[in-house]
This record gives sequence, C-alpha cells and structure tokens, in this order.
Amino acid sequence: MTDLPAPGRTRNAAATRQAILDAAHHRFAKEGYDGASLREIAAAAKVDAALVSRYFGSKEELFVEVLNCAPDSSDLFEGELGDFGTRVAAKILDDRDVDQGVEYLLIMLRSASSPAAAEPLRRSMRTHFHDPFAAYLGGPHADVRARLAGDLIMGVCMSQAISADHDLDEEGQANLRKRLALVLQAAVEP
Amino acid sequence: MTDLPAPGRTRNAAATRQAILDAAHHRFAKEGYDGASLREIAAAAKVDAALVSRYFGSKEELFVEVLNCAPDSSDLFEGELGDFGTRVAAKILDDRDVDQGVEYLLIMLRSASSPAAAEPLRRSMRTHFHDPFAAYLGGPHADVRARLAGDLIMGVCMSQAISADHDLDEEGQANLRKRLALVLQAAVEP
DNA sequence: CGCCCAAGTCAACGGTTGATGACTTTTACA
DNA sequence: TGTAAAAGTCATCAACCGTTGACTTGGGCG
Repeated sequence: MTDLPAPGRTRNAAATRQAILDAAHHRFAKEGYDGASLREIAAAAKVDAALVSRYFGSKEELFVEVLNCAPDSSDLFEGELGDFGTRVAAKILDDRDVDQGVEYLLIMLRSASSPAAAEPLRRSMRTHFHDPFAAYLGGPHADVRARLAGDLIMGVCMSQAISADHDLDEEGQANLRKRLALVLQAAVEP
Repeated sequence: MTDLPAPGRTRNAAATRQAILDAAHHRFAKEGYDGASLREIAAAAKVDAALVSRYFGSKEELFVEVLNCAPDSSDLFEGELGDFGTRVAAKILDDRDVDQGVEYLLIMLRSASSPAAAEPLRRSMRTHFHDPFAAYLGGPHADVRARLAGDLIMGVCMSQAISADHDLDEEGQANLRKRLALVLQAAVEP
C-alpha cells in the first residue's frame, strides 16, 4: 500500500472532510436521502463510518452541507435567452453531462419524499436554482416562468432517471430533443 | 361497534385484502415505497402487520399489486384535444382533486429512488399512463408528445409536493395556471 | 526525543424494518 | 353438532440504520 496521494500527509482533516462531502454528493444523487446510508457514504469515501457523524454532526446536517456546496447550476444560465431551449435541451438529454449541474437536480427529486430532507431541499432549491434562474430570465412574471421551466426540466430528468434504458428509438430521441427545446423556449419567453 | 358491513360476516378475506390495498395506496402516495412501512400500512388498514406479508408475499409484490389496481388516469384523457392544456392545468393545480388520478403520479415520483420499486414503476407507467396517453393524442410522434407532456405534468406535481405552502401569490398562481395551460398545449399539439 | 492533542478506529447501543413460524379463533360444511 | 380449514394474532428473528463513547494511532511542536 504505497498509493498515498501526499507522501508526508496521511492524516488530513480537510481532505477527508472533502472526500466525505464528495461521496455523500454522489450517493445522495444516486440513492436519495433515505436510500443512502452513512455507512455506504463512509465506504465510498474510504473512511470509517463514525467519522461522518463526527465531522458533520448528523445525517441531516451532512445533507444540508452537500446542498450548500452544490454548484449554482449557473452553467445553465449562461448564454442568450433566445438559445435557451436548444441549449438546455441538449445539456439535459446528453447523458454524460450529468456530473456537472444536473446531478444536483437528481438529489432533489430522489430525496423529495423524505420528510427530514424536505425543508433543506425547499430552501436550497430557491437559493441555488429558482432565484438565479428568475434573475437570469428577467421580465414580467420571471418567478412563474422560472418555476415552470424548472418543473419541466425536473420532470424530464426524472423520466430519464426512471427509465434506465431509453425506450425511444433514435429518431424519437431526436424529435424529443427538438420538441423539448421548443416547449422549454415557450415556457421561458415572456 | 355495530358498524359491521355484513352482519353475519366478521372475517372476510376479500374485504381485508382490499383494505390493505387501499391503505397501501395512500401510504405509498404519501411516503413513497421506502418511506411507507408495512406496519404503518397495516395500522392504517386496522389489520395485523403479519397479514400484509401473508396476503401479498412481500412488500414489493404488494407494491406491484397497488400499481396494477391504479386507475387508468383516463379522466385526463377525456375531452377535446384543443382543451387539453387548460383542462389538465386546472386539474393539476386544484389541490383537492388529488385523490382522483394524480395521486397515482405521487406514488411514482415518491418511489422513483427505490431500486426495488424502479422496475414495477417503469412497467406500470407505460401501461397506465404513457400508452393510453399516446393513444389519446394520436398523430405523428404521439409517444414523444405523450412523454414530454407527462414529464411536464410530473414536474409540476413534484414541485407542488415539495413546496408544502404555495410560495406564489394569488396573481402568480393564476399566471402559472394560464402559462402551464399554454405550454402543455404546445407539448401535445402536433 | 518525548509529549499531547488531533485524527482515525472499534464496538456497541437502541430502534426500526421486512419477514416467518407457531399459536388461537372463527367460519363453513358434513 | 363436530371438525377441519380458513382467518387472524403473537412473539420473534436477523439485518440494517444513525449515533455515541471509549480506545488507539499519528504527527507537529516544545
């Protein structure tokens, strides 16, 4: 076992804390708040299970921390508003971009049923998604348009998450992309 | 306690089985597959916990049975296609109609994270929602349009489920209804 | 070098879950 | 009416959960 990342530093509180945070992020995205156990998270971070409770106090506090460290999804809100539909549709339907900003949405929809996770979720969804989204959109009823587009994005992401294999053929997939772009654009435009 | 439905029949296998089924339906819709425990379901059905496993074999088999007994959501698919947007938007946003067909959607989105529930969910979603929906729509790419509209409906329902209190004022709510109707209509029209 | 606190480990706790087998009670039929 | 099977009850199991406290190990600093 000579695969120490930093030779002279085996014990590093900040690094292990970050490792736990990253592992928790992925496990929460894949299993949801209830489904992801602290032991699983600890194993994924190659860390003793007790350390998780030790560092973050409780599972719920760890969840809040994960939500706070989430990216702003600001990559969705860059570019012209006229391109919004096609741009976001491509980003959503291209599966392998999940690790960027959409994985954050997965945490939400997979943890929506947990009562303990509901309140942190609601708060984080506002600050990290709806508010910057509405600010990006601007114009009249920006909050309503942001919410509607956000709901559509969420629904599509969820549908993808449920159906592991795409049950649409290639032409249908292309048509879905085109149509999603159209509807998304209709949702955000004043 | 003289409220026996049939005076001479206290023990009725079919009736208790149905009671368990109804209770499971409500608990799954409210708590999701993982969140709803067999003991909770049994208590809601006023039945011993052991009977649930006894009647349905396992929790997953009970879940499948609940999905099979779900309504076809066919109330969404009645009426003219030109009205679809406004009609469905009203049905979704009017909270107290949940018990009809939308509660079935809640089961889906609250149980999407459970690996055990994923496969039954996928199958039931096809037969009970997407396929009749696509048949109702007709026209070219009916499956794509059905899926897109279904995803939008799901996202909006989920957003409502997450935000317990509506964080939109009355005018915003009215605008959301109008705009949702518009976008929904755009999603389903050829 | 030797101390001492931070970092990490280990075992265990109370609680809940899904599931099972043995037991008691009721119903229906001969 | 007597009896056997159906319907319901009870206690319990093994597994997992989040969390906690006591213990061991490591490295920076005097």
